[in-house]
Amino acid sequence: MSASKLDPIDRQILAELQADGRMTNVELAKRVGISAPPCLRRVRTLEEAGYIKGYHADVDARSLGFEVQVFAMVGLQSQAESDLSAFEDLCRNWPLVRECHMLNGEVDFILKCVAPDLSSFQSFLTEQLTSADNVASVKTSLVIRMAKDEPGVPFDVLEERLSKTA
Amino acid sequence: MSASKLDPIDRQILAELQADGRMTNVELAKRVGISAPPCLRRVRTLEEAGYIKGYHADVDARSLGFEVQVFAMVGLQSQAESDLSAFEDLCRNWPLVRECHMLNGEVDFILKCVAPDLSSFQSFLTEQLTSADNVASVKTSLVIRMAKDEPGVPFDVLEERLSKTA
DNA sequence: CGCGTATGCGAAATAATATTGCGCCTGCTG
DNA sequence: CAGCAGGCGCAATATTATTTCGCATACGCG
Repeated sequence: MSASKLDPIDRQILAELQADGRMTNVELAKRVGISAPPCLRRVRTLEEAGYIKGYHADVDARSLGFEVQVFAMVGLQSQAESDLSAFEDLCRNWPLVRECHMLNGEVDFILKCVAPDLSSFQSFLTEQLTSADNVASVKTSLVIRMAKDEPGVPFDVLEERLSKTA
Repeated sequence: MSASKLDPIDRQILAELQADGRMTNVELAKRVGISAPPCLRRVRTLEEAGYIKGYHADVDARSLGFEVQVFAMVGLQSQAESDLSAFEDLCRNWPLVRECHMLNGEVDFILKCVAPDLSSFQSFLTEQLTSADNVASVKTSLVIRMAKDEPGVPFDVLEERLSKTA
């Protein structure tokens, strides 16, 4: 389950599909320098091995009326494992919460949330999040603007790293 | 440029492609209840109108040796627009920084970073981020575990909203 | 060395999908 | 109620995906 199991062609496939997930297999094969059938086999293998977890269209939230994005820092009263996972379950069921990460340090969780407008976020915040069981403190920050948003892996860093090892 | 320009079929297309960006057009057409050609036309239109910004394979960072994910809260000395965008340019050029959001409140920016291991993140932190021009303070939090990670738009919320308006 | 064996490639054939062209229906609008 | 615009589906064609096969290379082992 490590990058070392992959050859340069596999890594290039991952990089290309990360950049354009709808690329046709023939185009992909052309770019990585092999013919279509083995290319498709490699893609399937990468999918099955879990290197590729899925494919998603990147939908513009703002166009759809989700004008507001907020980060929420959440502290809990109890950090017992059962309480942590109870909170995580809550997050999974809140559609406005898109990401939930458990952190070290003072804050227990950071949530990335979206909402149509401020008032609907406010009501989520007060009626759901702050008043949820075991939640001790919530600090929120509105996203003013998004300067960079490139989910995924920096393949240039990866290649650099591997070339040093070799 | 609003959700109201879209009919229910368009929104369902967006939802389906957000869930599975590699779905074939015939499968998509079947799901949304129209035939393939108009379905494809709608997808193209949605792409050109910017509702769909792109397609990406979701690559598993951990499998590729990026074990560490960190949120960094950055405060700057000057919040003049030129200084803000200078910092954003820096972030865009740092491959370990995957997201950079400008916030309201005390902290100016939040960065989502990845790294192969703690020590390489530490060297990035000390040699690049903390020592960058105009950076006043950096507080970092390691991600212990990721409970939810569903980038995109909650279409169930959207539909609920639209049904109330109608 | 020399022989299986495994792995991965590519060519060719076939199946599925994407894409184009076109005529039909529907709902306005004058 | 004719004419027009928009959107659909059908049918034909072009691309692409997928399977099947045979060949080459590399490796382990007698």
